Amino acid sequence: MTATRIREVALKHFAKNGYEGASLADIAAEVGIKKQSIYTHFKGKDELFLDLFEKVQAKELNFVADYLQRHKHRSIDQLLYGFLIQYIDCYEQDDNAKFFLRTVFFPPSHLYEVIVKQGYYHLEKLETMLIPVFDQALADGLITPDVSRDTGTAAFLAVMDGMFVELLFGGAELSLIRIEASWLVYWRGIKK
Amino acid sequence: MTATRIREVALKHFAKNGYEGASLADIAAEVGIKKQSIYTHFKGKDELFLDLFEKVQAKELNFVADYLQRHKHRSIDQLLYGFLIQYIDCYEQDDNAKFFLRTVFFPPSHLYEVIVKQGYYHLEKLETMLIPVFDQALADGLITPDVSRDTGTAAFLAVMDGMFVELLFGGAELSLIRIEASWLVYWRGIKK
DNA sequence: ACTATCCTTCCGAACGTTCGTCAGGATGAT
DNA sequence: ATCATCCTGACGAACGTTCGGAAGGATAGT
Repeated sequence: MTATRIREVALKHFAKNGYEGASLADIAAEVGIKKQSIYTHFKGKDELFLDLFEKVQAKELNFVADYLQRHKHRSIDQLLYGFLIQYIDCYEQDDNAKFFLRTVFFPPSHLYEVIVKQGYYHLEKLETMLIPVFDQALADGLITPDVSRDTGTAAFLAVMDGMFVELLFGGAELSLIRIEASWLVYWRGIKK
Repeated sequence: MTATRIREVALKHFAKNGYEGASLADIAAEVGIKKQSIYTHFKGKDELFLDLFEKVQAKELNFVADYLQRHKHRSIDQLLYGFLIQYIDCYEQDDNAKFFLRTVFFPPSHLYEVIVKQGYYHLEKLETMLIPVFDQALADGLITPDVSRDTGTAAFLAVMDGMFVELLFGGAELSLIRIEASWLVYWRGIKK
């Protein structure tokens, strides 16, 4: 299917060069077609971009949900730390996270409203998934009551953001060092 | 001076729309001149962009250095927490941080090498300035010896990154909430 | 089996617009 | 008279987009 090929290549280009920096001509060239042919599969640049954004966001949320479901038996420290590590491993290879973060942080101005709205939805979903984990850990007495579930969740999301930044900027190796440090301090900060 | 006016406006446009998304015509229009007149003051778009990048980076480093110098008498917790808070206040008014972060995380491809190199230099400088703070605090017995100076520094830089992300995405209000949470956990994690 | 029809996919050519850039001239202050 | 500054005008290149038509496969009618 040519449409999926276009999607693959476009994701790469959008992740690397952003919306304005990516050109349909370049994308088409790498697919092996002319840029006009893209219009057979998509109404235009915006539709292609938003189609990708939608799919990638769903993928990101699924990744988190799947992980939490698969490892829900783990203790909270193993669960959260493992999550960070797995994220680094998983998102070194493909451009999903890079595209998503770039789009959410710096959306093309004419799509600002749509994307920021989705960004908040994303954040909300993440919180919704994480809060029960902290509730459970608090109930089990694994983390200190001095840190509320909301505080623990917010701080963990901040740790995640720090990891994203390092992934974007320094790559997987540097991220790992930074995450080790962040996690050590974070866990000391919330454990009983 | 027109050159500084151009710089001001260009900074705003680059921060908001990125290198590719910002056009010299728009910048000139807001300054109140024609786009060709920019060439009286700058060789071209790249020179303008890199000139800004250079100045902004110096400003960012000066901000940190100044703050640490001015408040070196403070205890480490007041010093670091105050730094985070001040950054949020400062960030709102000008586009320096936004431009800098956007450029460092997602540089225009044809300037990739220059900018990434400067990015690493920036990180290195930040570490160099923070490590003595942790050394002192360790010597004073204010933070636990279980967290090395390198770990404490790395984790604090991660807290900063988390703050940047939130500043970019959610604005100052959300950042404040996130920072409160991050700092509470962080300080619990490193204090004696 | 043959033909006519339709649909999908792709491309050549061109559209209008915007981009960054360059050359040359007008203006005004020193 | 020199100089800096800003202008008009124009340049080629790239952008996203549209249109018309060519090629091929599948389908239906005879």
